[in-house]
Amino acid sequence: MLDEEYEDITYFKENGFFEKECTKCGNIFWTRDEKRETCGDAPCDIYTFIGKPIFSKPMNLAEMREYFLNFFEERGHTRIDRYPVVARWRDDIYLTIASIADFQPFVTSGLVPPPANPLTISQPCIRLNDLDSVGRTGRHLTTFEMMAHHVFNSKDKEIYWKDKTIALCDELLTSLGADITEVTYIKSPWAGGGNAGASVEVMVGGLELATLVFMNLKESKTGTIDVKGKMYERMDSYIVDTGYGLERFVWASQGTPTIYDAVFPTIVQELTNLAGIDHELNNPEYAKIFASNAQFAGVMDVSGNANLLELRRQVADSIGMDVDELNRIMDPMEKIFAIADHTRCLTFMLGDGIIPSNVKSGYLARLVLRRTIRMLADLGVNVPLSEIVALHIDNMPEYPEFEDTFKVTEEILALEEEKYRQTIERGRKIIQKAAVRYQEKGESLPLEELMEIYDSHGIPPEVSKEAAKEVGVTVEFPDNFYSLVADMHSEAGDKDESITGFKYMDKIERLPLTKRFYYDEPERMEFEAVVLDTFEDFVVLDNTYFYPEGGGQEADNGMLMAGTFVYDVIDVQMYNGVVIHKLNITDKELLINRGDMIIGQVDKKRRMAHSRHHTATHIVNDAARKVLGNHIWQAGAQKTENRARLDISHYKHITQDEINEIEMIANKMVMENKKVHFESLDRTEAEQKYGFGLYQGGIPPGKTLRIVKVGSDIEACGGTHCLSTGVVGPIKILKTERIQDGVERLEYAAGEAAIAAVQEMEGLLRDSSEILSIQPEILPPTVERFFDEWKELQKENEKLKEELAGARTIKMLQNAEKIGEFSLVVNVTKGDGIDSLRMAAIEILKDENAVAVLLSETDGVKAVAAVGKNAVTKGLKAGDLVKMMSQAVGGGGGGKPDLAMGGGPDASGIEKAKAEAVAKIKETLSS
RNA sequence: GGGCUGGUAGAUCAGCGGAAGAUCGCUACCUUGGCAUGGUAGAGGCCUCGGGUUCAAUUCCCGAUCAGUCCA
Repeated sequence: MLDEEYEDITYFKENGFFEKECTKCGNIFWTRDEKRETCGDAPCDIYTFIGKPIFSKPMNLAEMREYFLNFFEERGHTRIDRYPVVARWRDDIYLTIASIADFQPFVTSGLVPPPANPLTISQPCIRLNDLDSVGRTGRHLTTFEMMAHHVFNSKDKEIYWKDKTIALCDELLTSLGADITEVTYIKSPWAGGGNAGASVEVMVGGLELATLVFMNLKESKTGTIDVKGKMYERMDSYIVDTGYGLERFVWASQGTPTIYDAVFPTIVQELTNLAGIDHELNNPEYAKIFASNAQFAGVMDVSGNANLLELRRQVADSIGMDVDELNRIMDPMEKIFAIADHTRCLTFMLGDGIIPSNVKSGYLARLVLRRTIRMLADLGVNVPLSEIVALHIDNMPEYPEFEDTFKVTEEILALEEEKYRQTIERGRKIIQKAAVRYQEKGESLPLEELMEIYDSHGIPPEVSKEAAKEVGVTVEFPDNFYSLVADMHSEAGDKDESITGFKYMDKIERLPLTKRFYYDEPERMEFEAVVLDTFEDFVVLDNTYFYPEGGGQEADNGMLMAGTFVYDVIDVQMYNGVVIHKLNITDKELLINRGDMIIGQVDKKRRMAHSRHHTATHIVNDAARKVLGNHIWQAGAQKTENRARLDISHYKHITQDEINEIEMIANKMVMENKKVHFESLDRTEAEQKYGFGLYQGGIPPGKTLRIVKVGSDIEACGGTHCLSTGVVGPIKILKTERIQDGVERLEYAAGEAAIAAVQEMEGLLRDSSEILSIQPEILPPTVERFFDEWKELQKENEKLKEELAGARTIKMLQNAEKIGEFSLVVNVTKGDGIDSLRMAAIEILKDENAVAVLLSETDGVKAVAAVGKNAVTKGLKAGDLVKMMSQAVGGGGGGKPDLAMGGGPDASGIEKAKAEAVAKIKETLSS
C-alpha cells in the first residue's frame, strides 16, 4: 500500500495537526481542530460556506486566477501560458483534463525538461464524465481551470517536495482569509495513467478546493509497491502535481448558492431574462432553495431521473416545500446553469480549434452543442448559440484569442444548429411513421425501436416521446435508456486486434541503434555498410541511407549488393531506432551474412517522388490554411510515389473555387523556390517557440524534434524533403473527398506524378471527345445534348412499342380461337423481349374474355400469360400457366392471376410449353 | 477506428422479386370582376454507381460512393 509514502510528511507533526480517522467514512485526515471528528468531505460533512464565504474577499475568475498565479510567482515559480483544451500533443486523450496533462508523457517521464521549474499555470480543462450532473448539483462544470504549481524533481536535483507543497497550500488559504482551523487534509492515495503516489485532498467548509499529488511511482511488473492491485516502483523523477479549482475558489470567496452564480453571473442573468424567469438571489427564501439543493446534491449521485427525484424529495422536505413546486422552480434554472456551462465549454472547444464532427474530439463538441440546443428549446429560448458564446467571450477578456476566431466559431455554430434542426426534423418523421405503424397493430412503440432510432438517427428518447405524442401515441422509456444503448454496443463489438509487432523484436533489442544518414546527406543514394544481423529476409546494417516508413511517407526501395549478390530492398521499417531492410529473395536462402560488407543503393526516383510529395504536403497544408482559415488542422496524411493525400479539419465542403485557389497558391510557393529549413530543437523549446501547430502530422516521440519550415508552415517532421520548394515541381490537386464530418481529404500529385496525372486526365477528355468526333471544349454541352436526346428517344421508343403492341394485339385477337365466349390468343415469336410481350398482354387484358399465351424465343425462352377477368373467375390462373411453360423450358416464373411472366434457357422446349398451356386452358375453360 | 440507417419525380417520402407511385411544387386550361381557392389535364424518373444471384432486380447478395447517426 501507499501508506509509507505518507511517512515522510513532517509538516503536519511540526505544525500542530492532529491525525484522525473520520468517524463516518474511516478515512485518515489531518486537522488543526482537536475536536473535529469527520474528514470534511461529502457525505460526512455538508457545505457550510453558502451565504458565509470561506475567504475574506469576494473575487471573480480573473481576480482569483491572477491572485493565485501571482502568489506562486512571488514564491519563486515561473508563470507559463495555458495549453489548448484540445490535447494536440497527446495521442491518448482528446481533451486536456488536468494541468499535468500538459506535461505528459515526455516531461513527466524525464525525457524532456519542463518549460520552467518550478512553474505555475492556470490550465483550462474539459471533462465530460459528469455531463448529467452539470446544473443539477450546483457545483459540476464541464469546463474549469485547474490552477496549479508543478515541480519536477530528479534524483540529481530536488527543488521541493511534500512538506513545502502543503506549507504553500496552507499559506495560500491563510492569505485568502480562510479559517485555518477549518481546513482538513484527507489522505487519498492516487493512481492513474501508469503512475501513482501519495495525495491529499484539501477540504474547507465541506468543499474540496484542491488536490496535492506527489507522483513518484510508476507501474512496473517487477515493482514491489502494491496500489489497487497493480505493482509499482519508484521513479528517478518525482513530481509535485497540484490542482486548485479556480471556479471553486471563486465560489468559496462568494458563498453563492451555486458555483454558476459565482462563476458566470452575467451569463446566468442574461439567460434568465431570455427565458422569462426570475432568478432572485437577493430573496433569502429563494436563495435557500438553491443552497439546500447544493448541499444535498453535494452528497449524492444525481445522474438519472430516479436519483434526481430523490434529491428533489430531500430538498423539498428540508425546506418544507411541495415537490412539484420545487421542481417547477429548479428544472428551468438547472437548464440555464447547464446552458451557461456548456456554452462556455463550446467557447473553449471551438476557440481552440475543435471542429464538430461525428468522430473523435469533434464528436464531443457536437455532443455538448446538441445538448445545449435541446435545453434552449426546452426553455423556449430562441437565440443563436453564437450570441451566448459571444457573451462568454466578452466575459473573459483574459482570452483575447477567442475574439480572433469568433467569426469561424459563429459560422460553425450556425451550421451546426441548422444541421441539428434537420436531423431532428428527419427523425421526428421517422418516429411518427413508426409510432403510427405500431399503433395500427394495437401496440405501443417498443423500446428496441426507440433505441434504434436514437442509435441510427440521433433522436433522443425525449424528442421521440414528444413527436409521438403529436400523433397521439404515448411512448415510455426507462430511466436507464442511455446505459441500455451502451450495453447494446458493448455486446456488439468486443474484438480487440492483436498488436502486430516485429517477429524478431527480442533480437533487435540487443542490436545498436542504426546510424541513419538520410537527413545529413539527403542527396546521397549509395553507401557502404556492415551487416549486423539477418533474420529470414530481413537485414540490419550498422548504418543506412534508406528511409524507413514513417510520418505517412512510404519506405525507400533500392538494392543491397554483397559481392556478386544483388538483392532488391522491398520494404524498410524502424523499430526502437533499429532499421530493418526487407529483401526480395529469389534464391532459396539469403546469401548475406553477419559481418559482410555491403553496398546499398537507394532507388533515387522513388525517393525523389516521396520527397516531392512530402514537401508538397507541407505546401498544400500552408496554402489550405491561407485559403480556408487558421482552424484547419492536419488529421492525417500519406505520401506515395504517385500520389499524396492530406486530411484537414474543416467544417464545410471545400468548393471548387477554393481548391483552385489552394492549388494556385501552392504552385506560387513552388515558383518562389524558397529554401526549406531544417532545425533540431529541444521539444519544450520548440513548443514554446512555435506552438502546437508543430504536431500537424502527429506526435513524434523523443527529446528533440526535427523542425521543418516550408514557407510559413512549421512542423515537427521526420520525413525526407526537397531542399527548396522549386524542386517539388508542379502540384496538381486531383480530388477532394469528405472522409468524415469535419474532415476533408485533399488528393494531389507533385512533380512527375503531377504531369502524369494531368496527362491521364487529358487522355480521358481526348478519348471521350474522339468518340463523339468533337473538340474537347464542347464536350459538356454535347454530352448534355446526347443525354437529353437519349432520354427523348427512350420515351419515344416506349411509346412506339406500346402502339405496336396495340396494333399486334388487335390482329392477334382477330385470329383468336374461340372457346365458348372466351378468345384464346396463342403467339410464338422470335426476338421479342419480355417487355414487349408484357405490353401486348396488357393490351389483350382490356378484353375481359381474352386469354393469351405469348412466347418468344430470345436469349432462351420468354413466356407471358394473360388471363382476362372473366376467365380468372373460371379458375384459370396466369401464374399456373407460366409455371407450366417455364418448367418445360428449364426455368421458372410467376406473377398475378391475370398477368404472369417467366421463361427459361432451353429453347427446344418451346413447342411443348405452348402445347401444355393450350391444353390446360382448354380444359379449364370448357369445363 | 468500430457499429447502425438511408440514397426512387424539383422537394418530402411510399413500394422492397413479376405493369414505377402518393403528397406538395411546376406548366396549361376551366371556375372568378380580381385574388384566396376549387376543378381538369400534363410535364417531370439511367429507382446513386459497378458486379453477382434469377426466366425476371428499383426490390435479394457483395463492393464502391454519397449522406445521416451512435460509440471508443
